[in-house]
Amino acid sequence: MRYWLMKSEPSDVSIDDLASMPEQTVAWYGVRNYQARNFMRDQMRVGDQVFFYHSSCPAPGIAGIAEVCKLAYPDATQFDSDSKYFDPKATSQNPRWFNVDVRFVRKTRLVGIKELRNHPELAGMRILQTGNRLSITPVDPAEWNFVMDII
DNA sequence: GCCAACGTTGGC
DNA sequence: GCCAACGTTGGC
Repeated sequence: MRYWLMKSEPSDVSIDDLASMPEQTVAWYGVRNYQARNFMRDQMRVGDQVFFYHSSCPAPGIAGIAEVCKLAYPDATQFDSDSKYFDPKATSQNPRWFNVDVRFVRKTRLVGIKELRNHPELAGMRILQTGNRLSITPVDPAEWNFVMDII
């Protein structure tokens, strides 16, 4: 079982939105970065644990816990010409983008990025590196456990 | 709104 | 396959 951190803009899907979805589950559609796609397609397994991170918002930080509940499958929005995630180069025979489904586990207190930065134990987290723009990053078990202890 | 960092695109 | 231009991300 692996640990991940997944960013979402709360104006798009917040942790509260996730909690009120049918089955408390959402498809993690719209990822258009190959590295992030590869994490979902090649490495994520059902049961993997996820920090749900609010980004691009007044209070960025970890807002809750989720888990992977469905293996990666083709992202439907790549085929939808009305979607902003439409990709004309993708075909159903040869899909380019994939997503997993993620299920709500619980809300946590908001652990802000500033607080995360204050812990030397977490200095290696991808999310804290300058210029990091990956929306999905692996989390070391030690880092995961450390955060769980201060949450 | 600014801007640093970085990924992608496309001409050559 | 290089690399400049461009677009996007995301904290501040």
